[in-house]
Amino acid sequence: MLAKSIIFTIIFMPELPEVETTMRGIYPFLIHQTIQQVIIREHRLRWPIPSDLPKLLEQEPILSISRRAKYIIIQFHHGHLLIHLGMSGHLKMVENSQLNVIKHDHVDFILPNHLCLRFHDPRRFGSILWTEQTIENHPLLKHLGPEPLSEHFNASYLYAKLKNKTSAIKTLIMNQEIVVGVGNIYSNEALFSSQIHPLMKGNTVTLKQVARLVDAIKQVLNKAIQAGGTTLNDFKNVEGKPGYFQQELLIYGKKDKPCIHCQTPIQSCKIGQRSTFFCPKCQTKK
DNA sequence: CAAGACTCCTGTCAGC
DNA sequence: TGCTGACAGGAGTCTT
Repeated sequence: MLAKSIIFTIIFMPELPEVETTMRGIYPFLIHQTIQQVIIREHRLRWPIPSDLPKLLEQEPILSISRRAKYIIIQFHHGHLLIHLGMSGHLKMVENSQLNVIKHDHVDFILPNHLCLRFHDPRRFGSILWTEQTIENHPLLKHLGPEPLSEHFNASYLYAKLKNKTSAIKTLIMNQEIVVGVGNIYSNEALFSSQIHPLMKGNTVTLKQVARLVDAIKQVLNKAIQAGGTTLNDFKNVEGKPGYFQQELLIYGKKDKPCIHCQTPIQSCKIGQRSTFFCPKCQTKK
């Protein structure tokens, strides 16, 4: 019963590829549709959901759906809805929305034809915000760095950004003001792939290494988005549970397992309060 | 200013 | 079996 009513859902810890895939997944269901009703069951997300959101959105048509960093942006005539999935949030398309409400289904956006976009977030690190500002000037968006898959994110850009930084390179590539969308898991993977030690200071990484790193970041994200596309197809009319789109993680979570290149046991540590995994032999500090 | 610590929250899992 | 505590993580904010 439950499985049949869920048209589209993805369960993950959202990093950029997962948000992109979610955006593509909900797009055809939302574009040019009019919101019939907004049901808020739980206001307490990272920031409280504005209580006048139903009044603002009901009977309003959706003009566009896009993504900036890990925000999904839904545009209306009079403003934008910003949705961030935090780390446990996801969006699902549901039929017959009055049925099958489960724990942590916090918000429903009811659409025509008994369709419903539903926001589910157990840990409530996500957010749903409304703004009438232009999106570029929104305080949460205006300091964001370039999209990692855009041409603005390249070796010379990143090298310049790192030049005066003494923090660990891993912390820096996770800094959304430097480049958006690189979360903990993909930062581990990208550093492993480019053979850079995560503790290397930003200002000691060479241009050559930066070039490798930029390529690795693009590659790991692209691969995940492609896998996400596949997942998307599989998820039509099904209920599912991919873990990171079943993308093979080579380093993350592999403490004490042999490195795939040199068989040295993978080590772990904390950098900036985040779990970090690296091969002490392949990933150089120089 | 930069860097690092702290904070929000709940599901999961190890240990007793 | 049930309880307790540690842990995971995005990113804004606070402290150093």
